[in-house]
Amino acid sequence: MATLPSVAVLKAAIDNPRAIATKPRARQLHAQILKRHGLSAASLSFVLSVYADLGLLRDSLLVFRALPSPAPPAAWKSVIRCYASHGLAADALASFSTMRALGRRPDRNVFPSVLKSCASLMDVRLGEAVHGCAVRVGVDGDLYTGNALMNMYAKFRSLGGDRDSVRKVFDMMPQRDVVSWNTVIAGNVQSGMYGEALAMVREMGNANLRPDSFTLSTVLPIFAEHVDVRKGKEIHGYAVRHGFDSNLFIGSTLIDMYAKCACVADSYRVFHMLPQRDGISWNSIIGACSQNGMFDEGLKFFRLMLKDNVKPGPISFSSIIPACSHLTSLHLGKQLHGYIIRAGFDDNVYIASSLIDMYAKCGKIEKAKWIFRNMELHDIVSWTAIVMGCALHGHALDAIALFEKMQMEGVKPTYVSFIAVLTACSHAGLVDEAWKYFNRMTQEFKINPGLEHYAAIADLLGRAGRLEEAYDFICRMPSEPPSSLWSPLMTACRVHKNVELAEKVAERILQVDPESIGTYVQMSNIYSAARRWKEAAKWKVSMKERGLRKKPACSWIEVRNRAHAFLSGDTSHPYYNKINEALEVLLEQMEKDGYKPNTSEVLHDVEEEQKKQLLQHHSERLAIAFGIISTPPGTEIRIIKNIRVCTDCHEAIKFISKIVGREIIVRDNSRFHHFKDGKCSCGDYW
DNA sequence: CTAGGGTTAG
Repeated sequence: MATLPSVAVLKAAIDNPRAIATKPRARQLHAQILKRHGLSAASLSFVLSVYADLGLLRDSLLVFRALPSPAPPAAWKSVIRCYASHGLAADALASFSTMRALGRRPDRNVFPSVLKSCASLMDVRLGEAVHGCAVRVGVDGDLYTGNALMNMYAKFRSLGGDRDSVRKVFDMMPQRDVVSWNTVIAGNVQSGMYGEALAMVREMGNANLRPDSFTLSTVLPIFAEHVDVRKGKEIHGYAVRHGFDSNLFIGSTLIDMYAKCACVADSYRVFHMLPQRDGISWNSIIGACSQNGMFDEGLKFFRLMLKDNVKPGPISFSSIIPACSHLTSLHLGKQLHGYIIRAGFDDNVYIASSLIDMYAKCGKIEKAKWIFRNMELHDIVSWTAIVMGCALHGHALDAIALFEKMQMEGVKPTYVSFIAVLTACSHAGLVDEAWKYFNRMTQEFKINPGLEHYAAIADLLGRAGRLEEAYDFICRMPSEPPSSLWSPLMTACRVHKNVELAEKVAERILQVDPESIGTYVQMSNIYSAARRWKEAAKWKVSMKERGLRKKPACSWIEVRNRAHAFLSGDTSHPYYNKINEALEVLLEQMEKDGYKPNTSEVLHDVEEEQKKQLLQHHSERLAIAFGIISTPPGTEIRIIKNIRVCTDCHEAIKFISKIVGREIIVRDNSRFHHFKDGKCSCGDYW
């Protein structure tokens, strides 16, 4: 009779991955052993361990079922490990309990995978029971078992379990290795105990253990969160010195850390240094761009990832969709949405929230609402995204109703979600509602109001014409108000024609931001409107003296998947002649309908006829005229403008919408205006 | 037995 290959020989063959670590080789071995030794428990058990080590679940189970019951402990161990490594925690645990029911004594090799399964199911009671079992069997001093125990208790901590269990296990372990330390450190990071975590990194040196790649990638996110590039760079240096900088895990944490510290250039450097990249490296660099407002660059990396044959996963999409929102690229957003649906990622909350935001920002509020309604679970971010979307489109009552419904469904409002409701109130002139929410935020929810909340209230008071109140409110802020808070009030002063307050506001703005071009322009316009030409001229002159030049307003429109941009008074577009013709025809109609150009707010030093021409060539009108002549009748026209639509254009677009019988959607810096049948969704509320 | 990347912000 042929002899069984010695266990040592076979083990050596297995440990050498080039020799055996393939499915066909395992099958070959399986056949050989069966041929020579038949179906003995020992030989089957050995074959099983080979399959299990290769992670071949199906083959492992086939062999296991061929074993006479009760199977030997080694066979149980193999099956349980194989289940656990496939994420089949429930099956792993079921096997473990069957094994014990059949009177098989578990050895130290089973406990790590069993404990891991308890951890992944977050089954505290079972985990503790298994711990007890390990103690009774006398293997709780085993290194791997101890490490698995600490890992499990660290995961349980998020359920509010015993905070000291990890430490207790750690202290009682007869020996510890790097994994032990890394596990405790990771546990501390997960629980937000950053100080503890870093202290332990230093302490492990005393135990003669050097931090390895696991330690570094665990600890780096701390500096990302604390925005501490100096410490992050130290770790980076350590990684380079130890040759860890080509490690993909370290690479992605470094890219992310630098991005969160606003050092995207360093993120780039790390990314380009990587010897190879996986999906996560790509996601990190895409996220780095997105998070720092470099949306075009983010899209560039996304395309490079596809070119590199790396399949984008859910995280890739949730990082890149915001780029479409900010670039208001509906075309691209829709394409990505299509991909998301085909890949089956549309049930992911992160992706759904970013899609809601994207559609809302691209003018498709109904589509945003549709996505929201069709989500199975709403988290705080998706609620906030839809409330903000409604706010942006002036659907204030919807926004408030949703905000209330959110709380009825047990979701607690946050800092950001209060910005969203307050914005909704602000865009609809709901002063009392806004105060109610502002007070509830501070008193009931103990949220410290930030700049954005102050901005919403100040903007609202200004729009409502309660200018003095707004001024006092801003002055009462606990910190020095930045110019971004004063600017909307300046606009409000112009709209509500309060020259004196405008002067005071201008002074405050120029204190913090002497280069504020907008302030000079607005002041000049405000005085013009009040027919105080001298002062108007004075502001213009002092602007010139400072070498400040007004930046032209810009509007753009997507037609057949291409963006067309128009500057005020721009004649360079290839279709300029046609656009101008269309505008003239429109103007004739508009005036017949009763439109009177309101030239009071601008440029007193030009002829009346010329003023009309200038108004008629404001960027949004050029874009709209282009939209009318280049898209099918009846379809909506969507325009994005980089500053607020002027009062006269607002009036004019109402006429245009009626004359051409089309819905015209204009988004300015702060909100959408839907013009239809001669009316605007904002109800002319400024 | 231990490790990396994500959504909302007038």
